[in-house]
Amino acid sequence: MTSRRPRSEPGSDNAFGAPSARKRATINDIARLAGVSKKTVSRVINRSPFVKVETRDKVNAIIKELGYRPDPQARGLAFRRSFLIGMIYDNPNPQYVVNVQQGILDAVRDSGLELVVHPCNRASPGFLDQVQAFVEQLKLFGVVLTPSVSEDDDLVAILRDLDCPYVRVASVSLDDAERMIVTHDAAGAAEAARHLADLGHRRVAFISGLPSFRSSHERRRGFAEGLAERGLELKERYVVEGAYTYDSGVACARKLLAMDVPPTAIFTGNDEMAAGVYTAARDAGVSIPGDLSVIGYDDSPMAARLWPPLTSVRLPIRDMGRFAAEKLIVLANAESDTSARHPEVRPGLAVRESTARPR
Amino acid sequence: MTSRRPRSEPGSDNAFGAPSARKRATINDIARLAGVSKKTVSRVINRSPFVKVETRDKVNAIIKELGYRPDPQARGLAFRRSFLIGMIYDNPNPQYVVNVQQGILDAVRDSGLELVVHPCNRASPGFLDQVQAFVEQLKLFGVVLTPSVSEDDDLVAILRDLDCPYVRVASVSLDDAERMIVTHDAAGAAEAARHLADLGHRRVAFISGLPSFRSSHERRRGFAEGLAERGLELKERYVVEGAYTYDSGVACARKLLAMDVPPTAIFTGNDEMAAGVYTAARDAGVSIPGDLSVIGYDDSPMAARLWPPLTSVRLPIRDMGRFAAEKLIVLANAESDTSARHPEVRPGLAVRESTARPR
DNA sequence: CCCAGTATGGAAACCGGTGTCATGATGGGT
DNA sequence: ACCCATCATGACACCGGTTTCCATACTGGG
Repeated sequence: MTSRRPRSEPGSDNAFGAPSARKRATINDIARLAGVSKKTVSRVINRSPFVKVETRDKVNAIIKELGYRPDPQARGLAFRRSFLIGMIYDNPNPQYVVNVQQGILDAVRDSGLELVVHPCNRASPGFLDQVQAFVEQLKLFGVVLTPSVSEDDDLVAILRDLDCPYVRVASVSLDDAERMIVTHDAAGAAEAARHLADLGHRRVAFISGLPSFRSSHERRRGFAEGLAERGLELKERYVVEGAYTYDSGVACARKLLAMDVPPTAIFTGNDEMAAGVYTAARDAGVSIPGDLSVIGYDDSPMAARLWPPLTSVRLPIRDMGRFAAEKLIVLANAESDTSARHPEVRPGLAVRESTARPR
Repeated sequence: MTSRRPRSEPGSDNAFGAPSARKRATINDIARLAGVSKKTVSRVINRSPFVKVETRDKVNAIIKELGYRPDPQARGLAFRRSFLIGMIYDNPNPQYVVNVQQGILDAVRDSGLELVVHPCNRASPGFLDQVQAFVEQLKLFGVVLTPSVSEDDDLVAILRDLDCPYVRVASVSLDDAERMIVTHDAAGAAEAARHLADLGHRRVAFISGLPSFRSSHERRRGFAEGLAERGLELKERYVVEGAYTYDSGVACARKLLAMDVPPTAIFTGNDEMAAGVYTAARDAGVSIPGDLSVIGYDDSPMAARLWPPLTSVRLPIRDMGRFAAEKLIVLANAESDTSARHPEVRPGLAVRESTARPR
């Protein structure tokens, strides 16, 4: 033996193993059994109106009998488009991510669409190239973007360029209405503000998230507006910049609690930072809600487990995912049905025991 | 944002008489420009050894120059298999799900494989049919199963039948070693047991998860074994059956704390139930860790935010996902490389302030 | 220098669908 | 009765890859 190489080219000189054995019915089988051409079967599958009812029923009967389902890959190849929805996210909140995924899948149930996930990091080099490769390679049916990538205009420009339908989930409208799921963060923050004002708080503080997140500004703005509605003002000295992390929540709360005239209530940009406020308050001997009321944002599972249970702004995250996918389907089908419902996402306040009247 | 990419602008000079900037290059373009047949290009792509080095380099140069990437749909159609990995899960813990997803994607980075997620509900009618349709329809490259679906032998039988490679993540080995990521829940629970025993606890209790979850039994077994190592016994009366939920944690802890001789330490099947223990303890005026030590399982993000911070068994979840995908690739490629590393998942204990010596 | 044997490359079929266009059947208007 | 618009259907090329099968170039031994 001079060489270990087989003398003739083996069947699978590819990198991946052998395919499976059993055969599923194809469109040709259906056509043959129904006594029509494959094109007609294709028409039936795609609900073309140019098929006689009689023919359609016959074909459908055979399809049902054989349990035939068209091959998405072959269909996609011919359509120059896949039946995959991409979810691109960089949100560090697992609960958020999983619920949006669930919502998207709620919307596409039985439609033959599936969900491909693509976590990413906006700060990493080559981020845009990777996302472009992802979308272009898979010829995605459409893409759902969640914060904060949903705020990235360069990314959106790429999607436009690729002619890939997309829907953005964001705190405020950044695009055409049919491409947006707006979470109205300002409204949620305003509700928190009114709740505190109505309890009688006058000195209220805000711990913001990272300024690179649109939501940070929206929540601050809404909070200030909600206070203004009640004749109160969000004082500059009571606004501290956090980073959406627990540690930053601790640090910011320390600063606030160490002031000569500390606030009697703190609203934080998310629940993680609110948990940080709890820790700082405990360390400073400040009791919640006796000495300090706290409101978070997200109503994460943790909120109800903290002590005292945390009042927090709640979002219908799963619904948001569902709405996003529904809009995506409308976009991808180029349905110009402007009568389509435009369900609005409205944040609400989950009131728990971390808020009370000030002493 | 950061980098502006040189995507072919309308006016930019195109080195070649490149078709429209829109169209992506196909294998035919590569073949033509390289002066070879498409089959040769195909060989290069699939790393066939039957190509002259010279030819291969030339083809690769053109591929690189045009930024050509083969179309997964067309390739999949010919291969009778897609390049999608499915993740099937019914785990309600978002952190778990997201981290496994991340881990899988860590493993397939740059391999051209993508991840399709499929949450499901084992209790719903048609569950098996839906999963089968999912796998069969997409001709999945492979599937990763996490608890508790990973414990479903009917599901596994279907995957076998479909010749779909799969890897199961589970608390204990249920299959061939090359198809399993074992999380050794018993070992994690044993570590919790030893920790409590070493602190001096004698009356220790266990709140189990649902008996339909394998992990419930494993954690109980391991806990008992860990205690036995220290000459202690897990008394039947100190074992209560919960349901992996916060509410069940509260209820079970109430029962335990109301006993004539209550335990001085409680180990729970997950962190959610541990949070329930906190609530019950607070209601009963029992202080943690003064009167009661508590250990959870999962080390969820919440664990460190509770007060006192919860000692919990930690799993390298993201690594588990990565290992699973790596094994899947080995399986799918039918690599009989038995020398492949078999990294073991070992749970560890994140010791925090919820555990202390008993009074 | 001839020939067998092995590398290497190519034409054509194929994977399972869809698009384009032609054709036959139908039916209303004049 | 005839014409043309419309409906219903099919033949065939095509999407972008891989595989089958064969032709050719190259190699070394006798």
